[in-house]
Amino acid sequence: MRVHDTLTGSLVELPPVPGPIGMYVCGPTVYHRAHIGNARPFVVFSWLRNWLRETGYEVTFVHNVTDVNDRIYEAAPGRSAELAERATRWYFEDTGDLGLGMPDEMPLATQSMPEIVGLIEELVEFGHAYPVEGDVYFRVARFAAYGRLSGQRPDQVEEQEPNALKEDPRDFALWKATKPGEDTSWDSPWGRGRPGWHIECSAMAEKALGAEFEIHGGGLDLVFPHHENEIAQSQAVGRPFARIWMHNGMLELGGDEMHKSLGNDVSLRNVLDTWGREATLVFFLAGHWHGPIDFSDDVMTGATARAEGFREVFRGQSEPASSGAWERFAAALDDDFNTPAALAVIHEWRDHDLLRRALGIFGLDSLSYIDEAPEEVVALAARRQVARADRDFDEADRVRAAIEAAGWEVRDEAEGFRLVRLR
RNA sequence: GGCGCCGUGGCCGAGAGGUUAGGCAGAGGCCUGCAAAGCCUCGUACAGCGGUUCGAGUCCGCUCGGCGCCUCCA
Repeated sequence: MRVHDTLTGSLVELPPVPGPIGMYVCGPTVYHRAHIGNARPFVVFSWLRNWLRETGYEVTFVHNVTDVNDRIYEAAPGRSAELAERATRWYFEDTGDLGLGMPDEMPLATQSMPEIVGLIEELVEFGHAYPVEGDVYFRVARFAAYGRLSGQRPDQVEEQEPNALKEDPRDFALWKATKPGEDTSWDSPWGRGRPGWHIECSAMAEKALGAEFEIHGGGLDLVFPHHENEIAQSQAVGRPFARIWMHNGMLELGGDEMHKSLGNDVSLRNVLDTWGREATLVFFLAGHWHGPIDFSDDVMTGATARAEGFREVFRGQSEPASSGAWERFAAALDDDFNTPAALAVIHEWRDHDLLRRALGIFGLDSLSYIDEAPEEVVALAARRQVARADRDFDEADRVRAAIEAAGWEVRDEAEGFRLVRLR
């Protein structure tokens, strides 16, 4: 299998089965309820984990939560801990409702302080970082490979707000002295404070996966500075860190109207409540993980119809797939995890077992569950059969309307009828 | 100003030098008491302009457009 790697800008081959493959995927900074875009990395990398396991890899999927950060302090002055805890719970709930299971580990920054402080100490010790008035900054100039991931040249990076404490405007904070109004802080050799934005990931990734691991993932917006800085922090003190960098594309919202309402309308919670988890997953499946995707009502309507199309296959007779069917499906996924191409392959399938297995990788085996109509609806359908036999079609149509009012569609078949739940 | 992702038919979306992607929507047909489902048929599209080539969505250059990042966003 090969995947697109940001570092080299090309497709790189994964090690042979069974790996092992350590996969660290940046999770949310918890200061609000996740929106549908935040769900993309969770979905993409959960699926990737499933597929890698399906093909025989030993995978450890680590997905962190950054629960201490400037944004959280700003969003809830004096009560950041409370907000972080609540938003973390939301994230667990909302991503949990996607039905893709949990990552193997979901470390919290606030519970990784010894590792964070230890890593900073090491950076200071080797001259890659310097403490100033309770802050500690990373010395960018000392790390020669800085900018390799993002293609940023240090001298071209936009001028920063002047910060008298920094030796160089490009330096970034590893540790920040606690400020008035901040309700959380931890002890450190530099005094009470809390970690800067990037260091927590370097520390948590190493704690969970070791100094070297296979895949680091996250949104494309994290390439710079977040991931660039993670590499600098870890490699400056000799950790090889991640071999492959996978960045999922951004989710875009069509029309300006949606832009304005960026908020509850497009919260993952709301999307799940409005469209259901299956359509939401099909929506993500229909776009290549690496490219941008547009979120809109039209697209979700299409995804709903597509999900229903699969359900329809399971209502029919299973027919054996042609030889090589699974191989074609696997080939699509093995080539940069091309889910739209894989989706096209399985659309041709009428083989229930094979289709269920393929959909299962994406958490969509539920599409194979056929709903059974309640007794009273079955009774109505039976009554309609009698009316039809008597050629009383007015009555038959009336009963059908009643069945539809109850949320079911009746289909006449060669012998008898079939009831299909309306969605 | 710099760095990066992307631009395919009504819509979504694969493909990366030469033979049908696929889905959704739509039209016609078969079937049906009427339907639904299913099946059959129907769309020559690759932002624009140059160039390379026997041949270009596919390679090169430029332009236009969307999106992301530039040290508090997945």
